[in-house]
Amino acid sequence: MRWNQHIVKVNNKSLVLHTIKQHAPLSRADIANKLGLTKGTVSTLVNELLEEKLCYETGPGESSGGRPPVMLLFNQTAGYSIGIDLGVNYILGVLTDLDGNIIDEKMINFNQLTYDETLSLIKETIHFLINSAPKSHYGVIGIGVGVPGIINKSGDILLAPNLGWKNINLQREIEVEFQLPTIIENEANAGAYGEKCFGAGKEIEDLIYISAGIGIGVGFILNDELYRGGNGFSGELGHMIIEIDGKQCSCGSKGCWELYASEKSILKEAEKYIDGECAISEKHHKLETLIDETKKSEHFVPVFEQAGYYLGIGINNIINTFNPKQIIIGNRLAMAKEWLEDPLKEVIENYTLKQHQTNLQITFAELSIYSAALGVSAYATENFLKTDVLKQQEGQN
Amino acid sequence: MRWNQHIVKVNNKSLVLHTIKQHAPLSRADIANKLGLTKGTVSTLVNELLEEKLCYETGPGESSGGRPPVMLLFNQTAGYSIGIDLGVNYILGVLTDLDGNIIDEKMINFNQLTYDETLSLIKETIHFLINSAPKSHYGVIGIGVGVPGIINKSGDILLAPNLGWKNINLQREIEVEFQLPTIIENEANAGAYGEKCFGAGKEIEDLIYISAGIGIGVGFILNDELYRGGNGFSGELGHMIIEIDGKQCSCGSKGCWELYASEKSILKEAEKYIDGECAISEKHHKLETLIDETKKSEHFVPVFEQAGYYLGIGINNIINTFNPKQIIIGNRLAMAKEWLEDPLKEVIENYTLKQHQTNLQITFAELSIYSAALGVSAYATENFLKTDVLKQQEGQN
DNA sequence: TTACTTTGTATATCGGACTTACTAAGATTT
DNA sequence: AAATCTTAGTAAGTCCGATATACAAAGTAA
Repeated sequence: MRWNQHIVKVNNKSLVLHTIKQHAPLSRADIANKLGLTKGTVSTLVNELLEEKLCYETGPGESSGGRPPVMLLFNQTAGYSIGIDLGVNYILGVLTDLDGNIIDEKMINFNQLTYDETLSLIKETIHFLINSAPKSHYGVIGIGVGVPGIINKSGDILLAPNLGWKNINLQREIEVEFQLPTIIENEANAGAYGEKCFGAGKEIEDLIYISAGIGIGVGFILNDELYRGGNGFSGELGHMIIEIDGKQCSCGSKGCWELYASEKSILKEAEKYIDGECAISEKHHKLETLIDETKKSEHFVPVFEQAGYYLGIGINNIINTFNPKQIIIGNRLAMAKEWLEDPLKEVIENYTLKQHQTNLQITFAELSIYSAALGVSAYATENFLKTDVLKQQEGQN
Repeated sequence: MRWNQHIVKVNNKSLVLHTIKQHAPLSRADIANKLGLTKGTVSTLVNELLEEKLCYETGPGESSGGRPPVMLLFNQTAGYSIGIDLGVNYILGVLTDLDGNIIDEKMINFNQLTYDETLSLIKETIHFLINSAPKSHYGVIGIGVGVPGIINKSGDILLAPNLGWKNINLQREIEVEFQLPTIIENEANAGAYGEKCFGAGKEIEDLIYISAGIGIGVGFILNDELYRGGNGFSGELGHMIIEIDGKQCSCGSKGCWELYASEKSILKEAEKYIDGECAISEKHHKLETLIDETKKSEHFVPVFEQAGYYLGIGINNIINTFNPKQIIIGNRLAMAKEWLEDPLKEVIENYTLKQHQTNLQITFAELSIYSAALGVSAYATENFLKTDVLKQQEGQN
């Protein structure tokens, strides 16, 4: 709201820290140059960051004709962050350093659990990861959880249909247990943030992440920031109508996108293709086995190609709406990239406005199954760095 | 990028000015309270604004038990702004004061003009409005133009299909002629901004404006700011596919929304309804006559109701994507609110995710045909106030 | 009349970026 | 090898704008 010197300092300090984090190794002079601050200002801010152990000096760098610079590095082991990706039938937990490098991870598969059972599995995962964290100045600095559902701004899970959850405050539950700042985020948003920070979307301002799993969710990064809708949730794009009077959806509507282009729809279509010649049957209910099978014989290729086509239809609509620089297709369907990619791109080429196709990249997730977990972990880290800088500041006043 | 006291001052001054603009009449003490600044700081900033003629003191206000306050008012007649809405077959120009009140206006209808002819009509309109501006301290402070097409960040019109324009730098053309800062903006964005500032969308953070005319465009206000896509344009949502393998569109795609729910589609459908009983024929090619006719007899009501249904389908997709607080339907189809509203809202009620329906308002444009013109005019004003405050500041250093 | 409130200004203080001058430590030139 | 030039980083003082404090102005309440 209002502005004063305090805000100036906090922001400049944050700028300096992020510059070190992104462009390390570099000298104080480099920072001053890059940000337009004076050498003196940078010096005092860097010295504070040194005291706070958020960066450290390494040996002298190469001289460029004068006194050699003292190079600075971001101290990514000043603390560790935990990211949990809660899927419909799995929990993936990662422990990362402040730079997002995975230190340890834990994957649990399950089927049809109650809320209490799921919650205790989550807690178990977090306990495991906390115990595996190396000694560090700040220890574990926060927890992020990605959930396939609608989350509001205060961290309540309003609805997670595929989990069967409704109005649950997972954040408080975890914060009470572990006494650590916790962030709950929609899984598609988390994936978008993950790819933005570490994956296919580095240095892109506007990107859109399509989380194609059991359902379809979409995460938006607009102007380098995660977009959230009016009530604090958006991107339930799986229920975009792509065919008037189409198939009946469980959401009450008809012709929803995710009835044509999700994991669910692929498994359903695959059943139709099972005939005498093919020896497999019930186990198609797993996407993984279907993919394995398709790598051996081409029997199910048309199923994937059709899904790719419908994915393209929905993505066309998204491009015409947002005109993003990049579209990233992630979550479980990214495993079938091999057969989805060509039909999908064909649809875009034929249907999408030509103006929107210039400078547009369509890629599959680089982080594979880690997009969401790394995303929430990075989110927790970001939150720590922001509030930490602030706290130090308040302490001095 | 970097932060310093200068930025602090500029921003605080801008905050004070906007507070006066919005909440006038109010005292220095009120401003200090509202913004959290000290009385002293507000005093100096207000005194500068007084010197710059951007606000002025009026008589004493009512005492609340102590010394009576000196009330401040925004000086909306310190200058005037021009907004031009360029349609496919009309030009609407408005001259407004700094508060967006219309002082004078000019409407020109035409049919199928070349670019040069259109340009000279635009210039004529602007000349007329400049001449009709009252004497003021700053005079005419800027020009805004809304165009039905794709605009990039530097004001080039990349494509305006319904005008038949391509790669045109209208901004330079106007700036050279009038020596005034000029802004070119997409017509749907302009409408969104207009409704946000003066119409149905006041004090709403996230709103979406549907410009339903010959085609369909969409403007987004997200977090109180106009959203623009990666290449500087977005919202060509008329070409969202709502029916797979649907009608062939001139854009090369099939099943595009605007084939089902635009002015064009309504006029086409209406032709089918012309039979022996009905005495009208060719003149249906004007939406206005069709509406007049429908007010008399119910003959064409089903045509509008069908369009309302399809409008609803597309709007459903938009809501599921953005979860906005408000949807505003504007441009020419807003004239047919009477018959569109019910079928449209029925679709939303039946199809849209329930979570997204809470706190959602769907309304028709309050400013009727003025949305876009007022929007760009306000945009030009906003631009002036920002740069003016900056300039004054730089002058002092 | 006296005490109390609220508005707005004046003055001094404080914090943080900026300016300028300096030291440090190497490269380049003579 | 000595002198000069370059670049990195520090130190002291200045400047600017918000803040804190005191106070004058102009009313109300008792």
